[in-house]
Amino acid sequence: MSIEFHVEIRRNAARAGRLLTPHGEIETPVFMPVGTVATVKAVPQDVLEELGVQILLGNTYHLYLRPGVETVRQFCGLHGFMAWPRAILTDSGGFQVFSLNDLRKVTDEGVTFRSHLDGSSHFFSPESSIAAQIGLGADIIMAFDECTEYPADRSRTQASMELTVRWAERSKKYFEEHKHEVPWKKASSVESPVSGATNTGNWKPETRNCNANQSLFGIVQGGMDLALRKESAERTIEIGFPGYAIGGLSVGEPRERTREVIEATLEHLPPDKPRYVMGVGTPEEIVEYARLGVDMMDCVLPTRAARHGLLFTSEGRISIKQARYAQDAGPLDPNCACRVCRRYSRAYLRHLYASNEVLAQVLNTLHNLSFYLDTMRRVRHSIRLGEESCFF
RNA sequence: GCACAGGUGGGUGAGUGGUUAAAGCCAACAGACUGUAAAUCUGUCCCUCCUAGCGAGGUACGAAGGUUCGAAUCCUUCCCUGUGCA
Repeated sequence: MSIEFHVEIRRNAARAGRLLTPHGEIETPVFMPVGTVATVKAVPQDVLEELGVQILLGNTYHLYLRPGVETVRQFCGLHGFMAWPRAILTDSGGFQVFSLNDLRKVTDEGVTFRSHLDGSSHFFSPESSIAAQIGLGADIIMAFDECTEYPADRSRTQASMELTVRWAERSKKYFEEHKHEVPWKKASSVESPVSGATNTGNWKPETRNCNANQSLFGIVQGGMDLALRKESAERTIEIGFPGYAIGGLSVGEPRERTREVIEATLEHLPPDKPRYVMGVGTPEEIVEYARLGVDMMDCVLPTRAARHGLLFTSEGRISIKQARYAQDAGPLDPNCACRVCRRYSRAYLRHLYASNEVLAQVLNTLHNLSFYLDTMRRVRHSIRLGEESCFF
């Protein structure tokens, strides 16, 4: 068994449930912070735990380039390498097919990338992506897909969707043949994963269930075309995965389209499997998508925006760099109980930002992540208690 | 007092006779950011006016004069700053 997913409460289209992974239990709907290169930028892992992060993301493409899959494997995978005991999900590198537009070439076989680090050439295929993801050892790994650009005409969207379906089949096939190679299992039979070093300092990863496997999720594409989304969902389900993602969104389309596509696509996904919308969204959007029945979401927005001085609060958005906050003694968000809002003034946060201090990034990110996690906590609470609230 | 070297827009600092209201950088101000090529990127940044435009005026490269069709750029005098010598 890899993961277990139980929908416990339904409220209209929304669901609250539990996702059991080899590295702990996740309450859904869940927001997953993005830690592309094995770090949620500016936040140490122990603080992430205190904030209540249940699962975070890593990126196969970035970690493959640096430090390299072999290095991570020697640490029993990402959990050991980055000293993170809870669940991890790795993206396949499919998104880089989209975002590294000028540095790649796509064929049916796979994608040739030019490294953004040093310009060197690398080839990614469904097989190599899954091989890398097995080496990285995340609890949930993603099929190698092509994130269709926006706008794209119907024939282009269809071709792209079909490529993703073919890649999904290959991803699954490779995964089934190699999933036993996940580094946790080797670790249980070997005394020390790295000669002369027992993992990472004093920290030891705990694999809750050493017999468990990773889980491979499929990804639905199809651009903004609802019929293609339906077809993509059906064909992906036919291949069979323990969870399904909706990809190819937030690529420049109007927000209303994003919502439409999510709502329409969810209808075609199995009700008893986790549904993951990749790469969304704003605080308002993640609430809305949870209401539609999405179980998992991830987004760089809270962390990136924080580093750029944009903070999400219960009263809207604050650009902490603005001169108007220079003398503001109040907390960032009077309704937020996070450690930043409890302790520091807006004037201080603005000063840190203006001074280009690293603490600005730390505190801003802490707040935004707290805000997102709190928002999701309240969403779960609303679903479970059936309370009338601002969310439901 | 003498000899050099200099004085440019909020700061630095290019430009040394003609697309120069004056590069670049910094500061300031505003905006963007959604499976992270992102501590990034974009815009504004002398004043006034409007039909808001590679728009119209005005003012501006220490000061005042001068040369020239045309000067931040050349000449004269003065003021100021730095260094050296007395």
